[in-house]
Amino acid sequence: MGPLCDFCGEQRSMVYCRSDSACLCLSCDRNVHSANALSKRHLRTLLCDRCNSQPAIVRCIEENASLCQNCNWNGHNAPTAAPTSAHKRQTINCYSGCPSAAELSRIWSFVLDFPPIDDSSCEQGLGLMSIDEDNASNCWDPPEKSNKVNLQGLSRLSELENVDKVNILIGSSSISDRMADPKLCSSGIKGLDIRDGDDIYEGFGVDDDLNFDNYEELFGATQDYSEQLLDDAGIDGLYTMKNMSSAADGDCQGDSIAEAKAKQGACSSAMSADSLKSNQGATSEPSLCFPGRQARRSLSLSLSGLTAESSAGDFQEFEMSSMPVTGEPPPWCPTGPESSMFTPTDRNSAVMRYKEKKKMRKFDKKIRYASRKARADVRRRVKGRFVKAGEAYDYDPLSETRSF
DNA sequence: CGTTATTATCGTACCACAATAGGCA
DNA sequence: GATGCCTATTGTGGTACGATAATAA
Repeated sequence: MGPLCDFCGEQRSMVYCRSDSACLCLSCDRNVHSANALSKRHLRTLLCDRCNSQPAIVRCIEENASLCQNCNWNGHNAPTAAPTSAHKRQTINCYSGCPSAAELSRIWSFVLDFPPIDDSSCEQGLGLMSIDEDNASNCWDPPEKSNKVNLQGLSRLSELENVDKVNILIGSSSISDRMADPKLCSSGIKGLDIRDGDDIYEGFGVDDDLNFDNYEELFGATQDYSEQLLDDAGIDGLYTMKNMSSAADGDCQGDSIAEAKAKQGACSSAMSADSLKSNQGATSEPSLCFPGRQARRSLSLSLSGLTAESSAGDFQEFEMSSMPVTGEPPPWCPTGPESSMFTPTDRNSAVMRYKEKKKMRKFDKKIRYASRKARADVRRRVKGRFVKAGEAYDYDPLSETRSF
């Protein structure tokens, strides 16, 4: 039957909501995400058929399975997966709003058995590709729209081999206009609400055939900020990051504040390479054109965002993968028979895998109890604070508009 | 170049209450 | 050991506000 829905615990979960970090059945997905305007904006996608815990990003045609980044890598890109590396794969689209079963069937045509969903609870239909600053990665438009992809997904494109050519989809104004406008620029692509069905391909100033070969022309930047920032910081920064992790773990708690700041400054660039949008909490905004201070601000990632979960495992992997980049092991790396066990091929694959994982890594807030989140989402507030039921309030989460 | 003022950003306290954990009979 | 009841604790999100950093004058 597969994994059960995190919400009802009865039905088989089919979709994954990144915002809620929850696996949901279609019925609960609809109920939960029709609760208010905010939850309607949550981007969801299919659940990985292999690990049943991560959002799927590609559909392997040969295997008839939806796969997350890791499973896709393990199944197709890993050195041991040579026979399957040529498998034809199709990107999987995200959706927001409250799509009907028919609409889901349309965007995920490869999934044949969508159960009927009760449409009564939600009037808003499918809202494809509404750009969400927290969950915009992995989001593609339907195949019939030439695999349009939002900008925040750009850095991940290079990871997807055998995926159809992907085009850039920008909002209702041309890119040059947006880049020229500091206000629009500073706010990145926030506010570009692109809906399926909108006549968004006309008047963009962006040709349908625009592909990633033209990316640098358009933005004056490389496609992969991770790579760039990694290069800018240099591997020294990475080493410092490793050291910082140790300090953060309490081994160097006697460090002065100045030292800590210096370390943080050194490591922030590397750390933030894949977390440009996630380090600023609710006010974070994707910055496509980092103007001066904004760029540096984006680089400063609070170490508090490094959870034990993300740091321990990742750094282990990083420790191994950093060696081939530098050519010599870092001072903290054990120098013995173990450290010379890796062949260049192994090392390169480890580096690749680390980079893939690093790109995927998110520092989002982890929701431990989806039910509590659902309750908090509909709880009434006064100036952000919860108020007793029955008291006057200034914000009704169930209302489309706020009254201040 | 140093100082001051302004602006931007970050981190966190606050709130109510359902969910959860733990203890006890 | 299983069950039910009671109490204490936890976790959830939007906003305000102080602290800090960056920039401008």
